[in-house]
Amino acid sequence: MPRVKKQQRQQILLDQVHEKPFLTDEELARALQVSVQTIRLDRLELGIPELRERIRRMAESAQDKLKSVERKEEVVGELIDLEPGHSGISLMRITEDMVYAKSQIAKGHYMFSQANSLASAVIDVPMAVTGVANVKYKVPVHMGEKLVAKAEIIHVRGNKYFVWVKTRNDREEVFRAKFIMVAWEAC
Amino acid sequence: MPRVKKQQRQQILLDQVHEKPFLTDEELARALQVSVQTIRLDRLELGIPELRERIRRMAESAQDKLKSVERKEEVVGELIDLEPGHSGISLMRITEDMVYAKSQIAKGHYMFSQANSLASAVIDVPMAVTGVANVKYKVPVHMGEKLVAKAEIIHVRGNKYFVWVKTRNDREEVFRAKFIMVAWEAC
DNA sequence: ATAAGTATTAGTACCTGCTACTACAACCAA
DNA sequence: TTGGTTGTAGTAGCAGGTACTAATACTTAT
Repeated sequence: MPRVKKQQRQQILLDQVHEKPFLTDEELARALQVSVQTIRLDRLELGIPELRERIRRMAESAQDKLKSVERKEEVVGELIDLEPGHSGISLMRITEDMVYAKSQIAKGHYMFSQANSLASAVIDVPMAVTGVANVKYKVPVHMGEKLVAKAEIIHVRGNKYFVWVKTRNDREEVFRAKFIMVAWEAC
Repeated sequence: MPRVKKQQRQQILLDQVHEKPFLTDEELARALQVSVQTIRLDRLELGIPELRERIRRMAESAQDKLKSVERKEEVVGELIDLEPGHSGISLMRITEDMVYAKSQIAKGHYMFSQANSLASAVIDVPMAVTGVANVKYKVPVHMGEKLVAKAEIIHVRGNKYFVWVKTRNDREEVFRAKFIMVAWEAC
């Protein structure tokens, strides 16, 4: 890499640090063919923190994000009322990562996931799998909306449970689903 | 916190470091009411690296995990063939975090999500939302299985696209879905 | 009770990756 | 030529350690 003007160098520095945050000043100095002091001055001007600080911040923010992801994986939505074997209510807020970037409309499978995991929660058996789902999306759901899903078992035949789930935002019904859940014997 | 025996102290140390990895030796020493040297000896015995090393490892692993999560969020499954406006094939491997811990059977909404995002990929429009879904789970899917979903547009009426998705593992059909996707005008 | 062994504390030299500062040289532009 | 920008060099000091030596306190076995 040849030596370049200050402005250009600082731009490269920004890029480098953004791409590989684990580089020390010494390594950066070698990469940009300048002295360590120059790198330090550049960092000072650009407000780039030192290596350890960069790593610390990454670790912190990444930890937070991971935690929220883990929470999300478990049960989709928050169970706020449950009468096992009868009915249940779950609440879910549409966050940024659930919508299409362009349209800000929620991806369909989040509503499905909320309804499906609620359905498997209300039927009062140790294990169950989904057999059939009949789903209707009535109106598009946008970022920031709070969805309340209500599930009700309407019929049981043998090991099959017929569950209806209706999901509303604060104004209207946005989604409805009919599931047939199959209770599963431990092998 | 009162002083305790070595064994117990080391157990507490492990817990503390696990819970709050950002504690320095000095802070740990204060918390456990022993000298900094004792903490260092304990860390040595237990193979706990120093603060900076702990943070570095967190940052690294968290970054990797976040990347894989992000990849997962985008499109569920891997698009391996796509004829826009006509058909498409997607592949998904069932991993540990997709199954119920007890039964090792995949949660239904992963198959749904794969099918749904494939369906929205095959219809060749800038934006689309799911209108109706009709889903049948034929056999339970277990951890480690590779699922191949094939989608086909069978009918178009106005801005409504009728898409069938059939999903197989290496032996049989495990899932099938019929979607009505609605093309969405930019507002 | 006393010796042997374990657990703990104290202190020193050294390391990395810096910050903060001073001093000075090189360049380029008016 | 003069002056401002730009780049280098070097020093002192810091955090959070490692690695090591030495000394003290506490237990336990005999």
